Order: sequence, then structure tokens, then C-alpha cells
Amino acid sequence: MVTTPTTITDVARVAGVSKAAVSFALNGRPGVAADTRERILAVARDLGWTPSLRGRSLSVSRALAVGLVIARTPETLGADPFFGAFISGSETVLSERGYALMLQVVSDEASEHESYRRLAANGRVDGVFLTDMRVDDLRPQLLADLALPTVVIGPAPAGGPWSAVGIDDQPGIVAAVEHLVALGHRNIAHVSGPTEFVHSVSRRDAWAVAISEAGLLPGPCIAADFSAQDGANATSALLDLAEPPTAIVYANDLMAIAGMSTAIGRGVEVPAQLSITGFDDAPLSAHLQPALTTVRTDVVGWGRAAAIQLLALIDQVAGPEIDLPAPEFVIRASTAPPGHPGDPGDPGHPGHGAPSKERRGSASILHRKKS
Amino acid sequence: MVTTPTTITDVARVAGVSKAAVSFALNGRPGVAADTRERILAVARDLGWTPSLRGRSLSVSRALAVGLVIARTPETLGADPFFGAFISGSETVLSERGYALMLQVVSDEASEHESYRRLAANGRVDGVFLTDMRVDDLRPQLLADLALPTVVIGPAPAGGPWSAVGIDDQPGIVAAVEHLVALGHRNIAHVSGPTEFVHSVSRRDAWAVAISEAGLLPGPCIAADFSAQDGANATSALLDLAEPPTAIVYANDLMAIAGMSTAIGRGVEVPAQLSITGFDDAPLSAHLQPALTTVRTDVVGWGRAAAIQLLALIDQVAGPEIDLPAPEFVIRASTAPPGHPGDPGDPGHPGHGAPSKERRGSASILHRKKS
DNA sequence: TTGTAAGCGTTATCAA
DNA sequence: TTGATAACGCTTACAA
Repeated sequence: MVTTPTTITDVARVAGVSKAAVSFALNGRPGVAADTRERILAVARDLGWTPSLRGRSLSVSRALAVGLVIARTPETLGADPFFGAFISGSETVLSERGYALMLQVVSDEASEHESYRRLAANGRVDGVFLTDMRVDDLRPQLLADLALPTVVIGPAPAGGPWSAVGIDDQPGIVAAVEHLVALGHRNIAHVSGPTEFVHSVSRRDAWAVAISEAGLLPGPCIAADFSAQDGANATSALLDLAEPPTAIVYANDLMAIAGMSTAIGRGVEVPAQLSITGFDDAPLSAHLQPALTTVRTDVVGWGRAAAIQLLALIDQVAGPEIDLPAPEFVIRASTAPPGHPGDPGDPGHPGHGAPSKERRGSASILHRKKS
Repeated sequence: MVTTPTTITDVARVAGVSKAAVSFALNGRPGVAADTRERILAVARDLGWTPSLRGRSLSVSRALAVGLVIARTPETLGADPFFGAFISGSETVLSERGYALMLQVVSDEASEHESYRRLAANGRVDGVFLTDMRVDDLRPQLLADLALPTVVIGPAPAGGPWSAVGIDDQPGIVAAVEHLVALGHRNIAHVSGPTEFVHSVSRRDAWAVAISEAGLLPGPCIAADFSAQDGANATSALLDLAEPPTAIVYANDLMAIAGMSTAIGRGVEVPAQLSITGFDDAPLSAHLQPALTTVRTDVVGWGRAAAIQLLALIDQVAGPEIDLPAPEFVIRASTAPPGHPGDPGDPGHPGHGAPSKERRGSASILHRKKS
């Protein structure tokens, strides 16, 4: 018993109509009498016929698939909770519309371009998501040249010829800084991502602005690469300063966790002597000791919104205005008032034991699309 | 300037040959003179022509793509370093052969089956990877019915009608137990994954066997769900026992890390009072305080091997024997001799500061394929 | 060695 | 409202 060697021709023959009639009936288009349509559909069901995507694809010049090219090393990919959630979210929309997702993972920028070129040349996809936007990013131009509809994921420079869907990360960072300021911190450092990325710069700027709006001088800022190793290194460098910060705002959870461990390893108590905030709310973050204060964004919803936007772009229709939920600032146990250098004999800070109740503050939201 | 409205007909016309000649030349097949071939290829290059996958796909009845359906929640997906690495690895092989990877993420088993059905009915893929094999898994039968070549990733029950590629995780667990026994532990617990998964059972059995081979009685064993939350819960339960274990072997790093934090939060020193081992070597694990002793497998190489195997299956040729590197047991700072309940005043265990030099022991390897 | 022509399974065009 | 018939872009017998 085979699956589907049945073709539209078979259905047409059995139903005693033309192929065109079958096609019309299936796609629910006018031009076929109601009873004829019924009969055709019945036959199709009996024969277990599903239209062939390949034939259809050739005929309509559409791949019915979209692409996601990720330029990351296996390690940074595996450590980032973003992609799994994003893909989950976009999949719900895509599969509902009969679209599939082609995933490509490459290691460097050159092969990333090559990847897009091939995707376009082969006609494998009808559009792509673009993540990790860089400050001077060549990909939008490339994709424009390739005539491949593109949705940029995350903050993107305004005014470009692209469509972007993103939750603005700035309010999350601002909330973190304000929280720390309210706790009494005056020397607040930042460990950013690589400055070539737009979202790195965006978060760094948010940190700087929030600090000066609080009437403080910006603390030290170190650019790292989002990896645990670099987060640890940056933290060491900050703690080695003549005037080490009393709080550090990290651009992602992975660096924050590694930084927290580094501090603890040096005998610096967290949060008593050093407060720490992350970004992402990784699945692990709530279960650390101390649990990590961080910023959570609804990445699944983001993926959904991006997929809707991309499909609209492909269909050349105006995409709906999508309201993305605001990022949440999640206060846990890794932040506290500064300057409690005492109690060095407190093993494991039992006071901050269970994650217990989390307090949340919400921030605002951004959704920018091509005008 | 448009990208590729060029078709094989254009190339044939410009080169002054037939479409067949172009096809033959492109696919490097005999039946066309060397100089003609050169000329054709030159024209193709000039015109920037790449054969359309859609036409080709329809003609050869092949999708030139393989599928990976992942049944995970966004959280467990994002926390697992496996998939990113696996996809990276398989991609290197697939893209080289002109294949692409279709990724589907679903939430439950029912929609997973649905996903496979659609993939097959649409002819979107020529074969699939099957991960997270369950003890009584219905998917192999389904895929056999769908006539979809399948490669099972990871340990699979022997004797089934499937082809499996996996690094045996047992030697890694055995190495962990032997390490703990050598350190002097006598009460070694295990936190496993859900017992419905073959790899959970495999790791649990390895733990049990290694313990009895050391002449010890098996310690307590709790099945969790691989999540941080469940790892924390299981750890609490173990520490609440009348005779709490002095060491815990976890089935993955995420649970181990959460468990470690839980212990520390309860005032239990790691590794002085409790030794902990993980599985995966997540990017973060080396940068924790204390750094996690764990088992590392070459997932990227595994992905490569699986892709080679799947393509061979699709092409109906015998796959090459692939030697997968043995899993490595990585000894870091979360394991130590038992019974040092003293020194409760040691903040942050500075003695275990930097990850420093890691000692590694290697274990053996498994690669089973369909006979 | 080369060219012709028939598929692959759709959708689209255009008479009837 | 229908039903031939021609694309779509490629591969592949088969004939020249």
C-alpha cells in the first residue's frame, strides 16, 4: 500500500472531469458547479489524493518555504535559547499556511552570503528571516539584489529598505538600570555583545542613557562576544579595576551566569557585594544560586509575528499591525543593595534559597515595519 | 537586473545546443563532447544560470531535502545544546550534496505524527532524522508505512527495521560512576530523564550496572524530565532522604546545574559534601562555580555521520562505516572525595576558582547501522 | 555525439 | 460552466 502515487489526472479521470476542474474544485474557486465540486472532492478523498507540492511549486513559481540562515558556531547556537523559541513560534504560523522552514547553519559571513545565494538561485525559499543584524550589514543589499523578501528580526537601523519585526530590548535594559539605581548602586558596569551587532549597540546605548538620566556617570563598559568564556573574562577585568563596579548589566544570560560564577569564584558575594542582571531569561536562570535577575521577552510570539510579516511580504499584501507583548523585567535574587561586604561566612546565601516569588516590572514595546 | 529568470532553454539556445546537452554537461555525464561541454558550462556561467530545483525536483521525483521534526517545548529546546550542534554537523554534509534541511518544531506526539505525514504526502523531504527515540515508539512504523528513509539518532533498541547512528552514552556514564567510586563514594544517586526515552533508560542502566560492578548497592534513582525545574526538584528529594547520597549522576547538564544550585542553596557544599556529574558539556558548564564534571560527546561529528548515513539510505547504497569519536569524560571541580562536611565558612570555595586544567578520560564508542 | 520529444503534476488560458 | 491545451524547468529515453 503506497502513499500517493495518485495524481490530479487520476482524480479527473475517475470523476469524469478535466484536470482544471479538479484544480478549481480543490482551491475552492468559482467556475465549477456546486455538485460537480462535491463529486470531485469526494473522489479526491476516496483516492486519498493530496496535490503534489512539487508540481504545484513548479507551476506557481513558489517554493512554499522560507529560510533561516544562522551564522553561529555550534556552541553559541546551542547556548542561545533564542532560536529554539523563535523557530517554534514561526512554525506555528508557517505550517498553518502550508509553508515549511529551511534551516541553514553556517560558520562565517562569507558562507552565509553563499548560503543565501544558493537558496535564491535554487528557488528553495520564497523569503527569509534575517537575524543578528550588523551595523554595516551587507545582507539586506544582497537579499534585495536577489529579490528575496526579507524580514529583519530584532532592532534594525531605521530607514533601510527592509521590514523589521522586533521587541525593543532597550526598555528591558533601562528597567534593569533603574532597578539597580533604586537599590542604591552608583557604579554600574555593562558587558555588551560585539559592537558589530545592532542589538549589542542598542542595549549598550540603553544602558548609557538610563545611567545618565539617573544623573550618574557611566560605569565601565566591556564588549564581549556573548559566550560564557568572554563573559567570565570581562567580569574578571571589571573586578580588577581600581574601583570595581557594584553592579553589572550583561547583554545576555549566558555571560551573566558565567560572570556570576567568576565573581563567586573570586570570593565576591553575589548579590551582597556585586549585583548582576542578565538578558533572555534562559531556562536555567531561575534555578541558579542566586537566581538571576533578568529581562524576559516573548520570543515565541516574536517568531509568530515575524512569520506573519514575512508571509504578508511574500504575498505582497499589507501585513497586519502586530502588537508584541512588552519585555518583562524579572527580579530575582542576583540583585540587592550595594555595599554589604560583610558576612563572608555565609555559605550559599541561604537567605536567597528558593526562587520564591518573582517580582516583575514590565517595559514598553516596539514594532517597526517597512513603511 | 534580475537574478535568475534564465532557464535551461536560454542556455541551450545561446550555446547553440539542445536542452539535453546542457543537462548532460551540467551533471557531468557522458554523451557530450569535451569541448561542447566546456562551451555549455561557459555560457551557463556567463548567464549566471543555476538549474531550478523546482523543475529538477519534479522531474526526478526527489525533494533534495531531508527533514528533522523535533517534539519539544520551546524551553527544553532552547536549553538543550544538542540540536544546534547536531544541525551544524549534518548541514556541512547536506549542503555539500545539494540537500537542505527542513525543520519542524511541534509540541506533542500527535502533531509530530501529523508533521511526518504532511512531509511525506507533500513530498517535501526524501528522508528524515528521528531523535528522542522512545521505548515503544510508533514513529518508526509510521515512517516505514510512509516509505520515508529514516535514520534514528542515538541509542535505539536493537533489531528494529531502522538505521541508527549514535554515540553510545553508556561508557560516559560508566566513567562517571567509576570516577566517583575511585574518589571513595559509596552512595551514588542518579537523576534520569523520562523513562519513556531510550537514552534515558540507557544512561540509567549504565549507572546501575557500573555501580553493581563496583560491588556497591545502587543508590536512589529519580526520573525527571531533563528540565532545570525537575532537576532541582529531584535534587531536593534526594537530599531529603534519611541517607542522602554523597554523589549524584545526572542525565544531562541542565539538571545537574540546577541540582548543584539547589544543593548550594540548601547550604550543602559542592563538591565537599556532594559531588555532581552532568552529561552534554553545555557551553556554560566549564564556567560555573564549581565547574561541572561532565561527559562530552562530539555532537557535530555525530550530525555529520547521521547525514552521511541518511543520504546513503536515500540513494539506496551501502553507507560507509563511520567511526564516531568516543565520548570524553571531563573532570572538573564539581566532584571530590566524599565526607568533608567541615569548612562551612568557606565562601565560594575559592580553591576551585578557575576551570584550570581539565583531566579527561575517554570512553568507548558505538555505531550501529541497519544490517 | 547530438537533437527530439515525452514525461513529472500543477496551474492558467481560452475556446466551446 | 466546462474541458482541451499549453506552459512551468528539468531529466531522460530514444532517434538521428
